[in-house]
Amino acid sequence: MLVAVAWPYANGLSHLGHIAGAYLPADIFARYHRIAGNRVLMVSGTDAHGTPITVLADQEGVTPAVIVERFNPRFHEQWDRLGISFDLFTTTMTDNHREVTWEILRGLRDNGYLEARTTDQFYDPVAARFLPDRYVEGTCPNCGADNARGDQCDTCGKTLDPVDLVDPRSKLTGATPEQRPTEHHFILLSKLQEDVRTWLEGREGWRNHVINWALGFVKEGLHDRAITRDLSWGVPLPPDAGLDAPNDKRIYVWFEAVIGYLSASKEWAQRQGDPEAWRAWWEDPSAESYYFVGKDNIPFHAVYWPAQLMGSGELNLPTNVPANQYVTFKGAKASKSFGVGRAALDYLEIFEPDALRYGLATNLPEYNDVDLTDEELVRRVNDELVATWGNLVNRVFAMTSKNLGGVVPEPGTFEDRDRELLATIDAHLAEEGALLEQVELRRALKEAMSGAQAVNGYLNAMAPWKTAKTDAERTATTLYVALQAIAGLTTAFAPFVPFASASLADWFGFTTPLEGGGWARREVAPGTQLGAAAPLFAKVELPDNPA
RNA sequence: GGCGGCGUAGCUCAGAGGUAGAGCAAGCGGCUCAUAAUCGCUGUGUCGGUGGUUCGAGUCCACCCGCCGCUACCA
Repeated sequence: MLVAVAWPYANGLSHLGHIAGAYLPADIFARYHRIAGNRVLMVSGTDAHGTPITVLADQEGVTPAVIVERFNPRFHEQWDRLGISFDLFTTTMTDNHREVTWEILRGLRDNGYLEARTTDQFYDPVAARFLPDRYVEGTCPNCGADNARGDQCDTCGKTLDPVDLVDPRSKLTGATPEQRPTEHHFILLSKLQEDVRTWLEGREGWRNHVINWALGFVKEGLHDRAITRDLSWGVPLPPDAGLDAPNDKRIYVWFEAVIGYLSASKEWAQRQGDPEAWRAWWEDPSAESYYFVGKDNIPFHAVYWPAQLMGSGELNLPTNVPANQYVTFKGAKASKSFGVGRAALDYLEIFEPDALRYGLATNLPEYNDVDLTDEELVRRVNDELVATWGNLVNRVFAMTSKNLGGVVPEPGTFEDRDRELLATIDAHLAEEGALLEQVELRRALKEAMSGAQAVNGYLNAMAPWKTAKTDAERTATTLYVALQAIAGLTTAFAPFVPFASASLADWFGFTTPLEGGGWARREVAPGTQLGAAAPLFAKVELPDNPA
């Protein structure tokens, strides 16, 4: 089970939208499969070569590598604190990534899917370099605005080709750019188009917006696309590239970044001391791969990356690309809200990690854009997570402590209601597991919460605080059953709120980890001394007057 | 402009041809073990609009309105 997660640019940490859109769903999915006993490899890293990094580096007067090296440790801290459990989070700046990129490139070339072509590109004679489209400005041929960029006019929104600009000028120096011929490798997507289309048409279980968009895109016809460009920052060309002036060119970031999933898998294998271990995820036909990305990334993961894989060799194609829509924040518009431009880590000053994860998980943008407010996050945490699940654990542990000295009792004879509750928990677990496999994470979480409600209902019906005065065996049986139910829900909640489930597993005295333990209710043996329980989650209070 | 997604209860969302659903919020009641927690009951809707197909349409078709995204050298 390969869990591939979109590569963030190395120029800043993640906002809640990124977390909810990709990292949290990927982590929930990965944690589920680890518990279920599947071999999971969850990888990502920072994208070192995107334009935003060079922009930031230029602003600070440092090299792009400095930016990447600054942010990568901070990403690691961010994942640790949020409980995002990567097996490897690397960067695209490694020697390994360069080698793997070259392998893919050579595979495409050897199979006849690569071609060198010469095109005219704008060149800044003062800066002595070729200009990316967005470094060219000029008058829009469509609406006449004089500040159009080479790739798009912000005034009228039209997509442009820089050569169509009237009075073009270089954004770097203001010089009038001239067109010069330059030679680049193109990937012949036109030759791969029918294979990609056939493959896409055979996909099952993909989200509507993903498969429809990808198929529509391919049916319009794929254009051959340059995979190199005239830049000094990026993955260099292989020595056998066969282009003129190879030292002035780099591999295009769109082509190289997605290869990171493969290079990260290989890097992970090397670090494990078993350099061939990556093959289990990329060559075994029974291995599955899921790519967690935002909807803006659909073309690169559902169309181009499969084309690159098909054209270069025999590696596994994506099993699914469960792309999410976007999360937006009403708070971002209302300046008083806590949500204004805050990074995910800022939220951890107010929310414990599990609480933030829960609030986001109940609002994942799986099918629609979701507009969140801080109040909605707080409501989810306080009214659902704390009130229903956290309080359930606390009330049962407290009763067990008070009446039974904190020891799991020997149950008496089961009644129907006892059997029914445990059957209900098992059913919710099974349904949740099925939903998790389909990447229906919101609905899966609802199953877990329904389980907690069922236990609360059971307790109200059995009223162990009353029977404690009259019937010790009945009380023991009720608490025994409730504890077994909670043990089952510990697993059910584990992918979503891993910190709390780890605490619970500890309180129950589980001797083996939840991971690999199987997606099932675990029995807690009578006589077990329970750990001292404290409330699992604290209620959240928004600051009255956030800065 | 073209393409795709979405528009269902106050809020967040399920439902995809056969008497409109869940959670939260609201109202009423029960309980008092528990983090003023919990459990039960109740109400709630021109299912974005218009027209059509059908015995029957949130559900299929056409057109329209609104929001979001993509439109190919940022990934």
